[in-house]
Amino acid sequence: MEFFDKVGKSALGSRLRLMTAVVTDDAAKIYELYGVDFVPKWFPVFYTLAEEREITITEIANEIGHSQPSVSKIIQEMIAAGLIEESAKTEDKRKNNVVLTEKGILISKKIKQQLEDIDVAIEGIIAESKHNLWAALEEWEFLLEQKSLIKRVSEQKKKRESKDVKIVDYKPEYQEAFRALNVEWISTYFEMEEADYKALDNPEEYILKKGGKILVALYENEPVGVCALIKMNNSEYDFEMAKMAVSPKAQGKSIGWLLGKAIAEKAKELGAKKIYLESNTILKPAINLYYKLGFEKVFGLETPYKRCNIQMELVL
Amino acid sequence: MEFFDKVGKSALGSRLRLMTAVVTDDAAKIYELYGVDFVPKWFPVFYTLAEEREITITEIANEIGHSQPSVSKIIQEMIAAGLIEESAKTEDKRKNNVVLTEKGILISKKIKQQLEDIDVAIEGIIAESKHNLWAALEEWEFLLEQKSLIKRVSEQKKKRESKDVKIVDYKPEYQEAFRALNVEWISTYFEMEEADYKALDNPEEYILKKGGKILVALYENEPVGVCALIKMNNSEYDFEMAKMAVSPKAQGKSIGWLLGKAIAEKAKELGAKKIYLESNTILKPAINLYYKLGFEKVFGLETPYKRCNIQMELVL
DNA sequence: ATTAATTATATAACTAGTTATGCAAATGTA
DNA sequence: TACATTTGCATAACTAGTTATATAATTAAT
Repeated sequence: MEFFDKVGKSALGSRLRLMTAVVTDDAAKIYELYGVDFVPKWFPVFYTLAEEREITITEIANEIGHSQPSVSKIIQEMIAAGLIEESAKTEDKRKNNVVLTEKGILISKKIKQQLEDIDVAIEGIIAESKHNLWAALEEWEFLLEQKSLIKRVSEQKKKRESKDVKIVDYKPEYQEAFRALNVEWISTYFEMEEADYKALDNPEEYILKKGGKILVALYENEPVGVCALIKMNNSEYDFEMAKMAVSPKAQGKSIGWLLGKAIAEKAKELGAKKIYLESNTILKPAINLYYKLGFEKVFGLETPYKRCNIQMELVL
Repeated sequence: MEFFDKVGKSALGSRLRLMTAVVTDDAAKIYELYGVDFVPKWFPVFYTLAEEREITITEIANEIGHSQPSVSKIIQEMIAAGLIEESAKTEDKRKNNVVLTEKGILISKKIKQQLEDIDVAIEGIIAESKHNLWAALEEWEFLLEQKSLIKRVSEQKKKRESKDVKIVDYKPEYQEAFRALNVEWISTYFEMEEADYKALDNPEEYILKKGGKILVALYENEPVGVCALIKMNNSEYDFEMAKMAVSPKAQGKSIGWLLGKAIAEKAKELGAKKIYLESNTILKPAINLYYKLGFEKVFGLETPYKRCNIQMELVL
């Protein structure tokens, strides 16, 4: 299939589907070849029954990796075909235990040789090929169990996008974004306070002129995240990290992390030994981020903000 | 999936189906993650259109390995979603050429980054694993194209069963089978003749006592094939191979081949240089077998049989 | 120039699975 | 002991494909 060479690995699903169709189509013909009156889709259920003697529908479904309704339907078909029967002698009346009939046992014997032939044929293909499909499927089952494809793709997305994020110094043109991004989250969770308006309306005067810093995260040249380093007086800390905000539209790009790291770096450059922050525990993702950045809880400082119920510090 | 360890390679179809489901389920989530309003099953069609600019439904189906009705339905859905449109400017009015709309082109650009991320994620899994699933699928596509699974299984069946066939010397207890197997095919295609009755009713006298041989093929201890080596007098040949018959129930076990080989071997043992046979060209499988055994056409000998329209010899 | 065969597509009916849901039996809990 | 929750199964409705078939347009053949 030339198509797959062009399209790349993202068509893996399609490629698998086609191979599945090729293999299962031939499976039907194989039963015919051996003169067995049997439908391929019955096989996993039938095999389990032949092994286990007596088992419930839900147990079968779990064993073979089908949904319960799928097994339910297959069981009904096989009962109609006379291969299995309900065994009734269970106490739990919800359960529908099934066993092979005489005819079923006969077919299971008849089928044995066929399965061996198929096994040999497939082993033959594996021997002819450089890459072992059977072993590869086993490995993939394990690896995707460990970490699903969607998880892996989303990690790759994050990694790539965070490369496209630039952290730059504040410029007057970013004042609007600095204000809007902060107002957005503050007014969602709390109420805007006096101290907020001062800093957000006039960052030059209230933050920069006092010796603080503001960093802006740009994605595709748009400001999508901001964070300030505010000079503290009469305190064991030189700076407070505050007014961190990331646009919800730009989530999943590790922008908070990148801003936090950059702010800590900047504080170090400015000679700080420790930085301080205030937050609220209802902001769970934020608190998580602070822990990841290395902040730890502290107690007892005074704060002008009502919304503060947790205080943290980062030793640089 | 423990099930697959127990059940063996014959469950390859089931295993493939499960892996396909795992991968395609995540594919849907991936489109969601990237905020693209897109159904995974559209992808192969969409990709082809994005590459080829303008192409008919049947061409797409062939390219991506789907059936034409499948593509037909997908096209309809994508038209409804506004991603593609009919391009009308074809002369052949049967054809329904389709192209991407503006919106489609936009999405194709949007999707590009996503495909790259998936590619990287899958490459990551491949790098983590010892057995390359992608490469294995490619190899299997090639190998099954060369020789299908059903062909391989049927060859294995034949091989195994021919091992269970024993070629033994004639004993009086096989007279009935010798007669019945021959009467079956002769009376199906021709009419029994005088010479047939003589040899079949009294093989001891008409074949063995005159220095001929009869071999019997046993499968599960039942006589399922017979073949005679008849002494010829006043001829360049020492023996004629005749009365070869195989039960239709025992077909596909190479019994004709095994009998023919054994008869030739026996003739050699008896000092013959060439053996001769008579047949009729309407018996195509038989003629094919004779060629495979090394017989070649000859002309001009006299024969007592009306049904003979081809004569052959094998140089030993 | 007809007629027959082929081609391109659409539609219907089927297949082998899925998820969602409802019901009855069994189990847990106050 | 009564009520809520959980479990096991069946059924309905859906999905992503298939094969079979009908129809119209085109091409080939007499």
